[in-house]
Amino acid sequence: MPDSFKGDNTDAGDLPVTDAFLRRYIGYRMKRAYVHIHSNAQAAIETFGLRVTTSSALHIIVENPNLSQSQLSLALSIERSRAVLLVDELEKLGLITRNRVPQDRRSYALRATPAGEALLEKVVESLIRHEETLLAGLTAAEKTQLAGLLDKIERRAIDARKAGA
Amino acid sequence: MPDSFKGDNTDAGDLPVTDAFLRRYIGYRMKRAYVHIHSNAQAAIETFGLRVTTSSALHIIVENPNLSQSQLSLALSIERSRAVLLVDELEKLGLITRNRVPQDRRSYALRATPAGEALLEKVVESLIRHEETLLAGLTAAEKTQLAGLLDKIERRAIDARKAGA
DNA sequence: TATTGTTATACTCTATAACTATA
DNA sequence: TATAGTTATAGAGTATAACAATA
Repeated sequence: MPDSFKGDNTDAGDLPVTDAFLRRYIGYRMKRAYVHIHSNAQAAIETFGLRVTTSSALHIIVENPNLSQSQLSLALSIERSRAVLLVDELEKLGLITRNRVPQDRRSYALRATPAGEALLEKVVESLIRHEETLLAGLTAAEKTQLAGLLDKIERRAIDARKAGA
Repeated sequence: MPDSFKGDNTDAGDLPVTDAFLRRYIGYRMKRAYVHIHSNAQAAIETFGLRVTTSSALHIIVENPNLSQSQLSLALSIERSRAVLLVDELEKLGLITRNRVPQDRRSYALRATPAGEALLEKVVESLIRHEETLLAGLTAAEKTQLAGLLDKIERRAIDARKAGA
């Protein structure tokens, strides 16, 4: 525990409340930044009747035509049971289709419909614009730096988990 | 939509599934990095019978003795109704106490017990060690940079919301 | 036996509204 | 009337286990 402890402040009534202890963790700062990034993206996406999660699934399906639900789960690091619901939703919206695979009748080949591809185009445009606005305080170099640092954290975490397992 | 579209891949069967479309968003990369940071912190904290959220509340309460539940909510950017449950949990564990305030009998003054302060010391130590390990791939300069960029994003988002409201 | 998709359950976090007791 | 705390409810995300169909 740091020795910057305040004494027993019996009258903290309306003193400003600080979070310096928590600011020592990068994770805390990332959570606080991410909350804003997420709600910013959510706002952009819900204009089109989707949420961040369903939009992400649509991104992956458009990019990887004929992938299976298991592959979708892996790509998004979600459970297969969760993928079922996301695919259900996108299918009901007419944005993707589930297609039986003759070679392996257990799995589906997921494909976006023309409507799905068209909608994704609009979503992408809106998302990029929204993120550019939100991150307008960062230079291009800073954004590249940030992306690189985040990737490095993710890669190292994955490697560490593999080594541990 | 980028023109890097793949053709109709009728046999995507076991091709690697990519997420390049999503990697264009800093938010996506941040989410992926944060998932690991969060579970790393969770693992450190649950050794002591807490979760990330309750641990955060304990941090704030130890740092700001006699704060109210409303102040706690503000500090953590959570709803007051959520703070009730976190405080309930910490109180049941004997880590903090709710104390009536004579000047305003509506509110409580939250204070950590000696047990709460002692436990937080151990939690902090473990959290710092865990985060250092997870972020061992980053130099000290990179960590400082990352923290600064995250703060900048948060501050700008808050300012933008204020300006918009 | 193992895998794909599915259903069901439970837990956490979030968001909202309504209520009480105080002010 | 406004605020502090509380209760209740609903939605979203996550984690887990079990099951049917297929491999």
